[in-house]
Amino acid sequence: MKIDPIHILKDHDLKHTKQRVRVLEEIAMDSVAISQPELEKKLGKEIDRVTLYRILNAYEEKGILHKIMDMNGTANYAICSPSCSVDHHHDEHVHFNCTNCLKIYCLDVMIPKIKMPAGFTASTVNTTAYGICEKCSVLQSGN
Amino acid sequence: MKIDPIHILKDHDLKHTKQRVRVLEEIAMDSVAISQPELEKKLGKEIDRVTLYRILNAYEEKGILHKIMDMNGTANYAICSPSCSVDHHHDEHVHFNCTNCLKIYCLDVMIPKIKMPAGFTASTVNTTAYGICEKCSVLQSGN
DNA sequence: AATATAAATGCAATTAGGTTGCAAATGTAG
DNA sequence: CTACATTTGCAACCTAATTGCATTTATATT
Repeated sequence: MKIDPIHILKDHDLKHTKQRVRVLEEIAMDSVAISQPELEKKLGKEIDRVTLYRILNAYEEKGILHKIMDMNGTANYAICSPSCSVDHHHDEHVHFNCTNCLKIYCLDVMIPKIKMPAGFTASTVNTTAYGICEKCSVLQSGN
Repeated sequence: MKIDPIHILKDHDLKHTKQRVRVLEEIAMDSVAISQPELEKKLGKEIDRVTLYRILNAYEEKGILHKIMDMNGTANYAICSPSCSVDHHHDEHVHFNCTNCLKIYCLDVMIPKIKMPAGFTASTVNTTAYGICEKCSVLQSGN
């Protein structure tokens, strides 16, 4: 998946600034989701903390990123699929949160349909599996 | 479901203190999960903030409560089913997080089995549906 | 290219959630 | 009823996140 920050910004009516481009580049670099603290560590010299928060919020609202909370309540961000929009996030895939390295993966597994009890109307469903990821599993088995 | 705090504490090798009993009582009062901030508001005069955190952590570890993170990364707590233990939490039901009143419900709906990609081993799976709950739905329709 | 203007940024200060260390208070086994 | 381990409360601290405001920057228009 090729990422073109400038195009993405234009498509979502966001001004093209170097901070915004940097954030998108950084998040697009890795296939796994990246946490706010990690982003801050990487971009802290170039971008102010507050600006980073504001950019991430803007991206989430516009449907550019989706936000995944890990078990500690830390925000993690990943690039949305192209079909996401302001109105609806289509990140209806399962997330995998490694309890060892803490990385969050977007799996290519759809969330099964869930039937809601009478009276409850779900607009989004979120599924996160916790366990040991591919990489950590290899490392632990002493390979 | 009848809750007997004193019994629960004994069963889990926790000393019987009035703070611990109060926390259990408060959480058992409502059928929906209660957030840390709410608990603090209700019990803040009787119990120190730090003590509350420690009690909640102890309860989670012992399998008395399970912790559910909402979309803002706030911790919410609900009483576990009797089969929960230190080793394994059996809260494998779907949670419903109302985006209006922010309450979290434990639904009587099991989480479907999810097949993991090769290399990924899941020990727990968490599913949360976001939308409008029973009560808020009634209120909004002007009943 | 110059400029007006609306939006984005950086900074300082603040709020809130959560943790740590330690002395005093409390529960419980003998 | 005593001794001891545990729990509690307090003060201090850390990190995540937010707000208000002055300054800077992007861009549409001339």
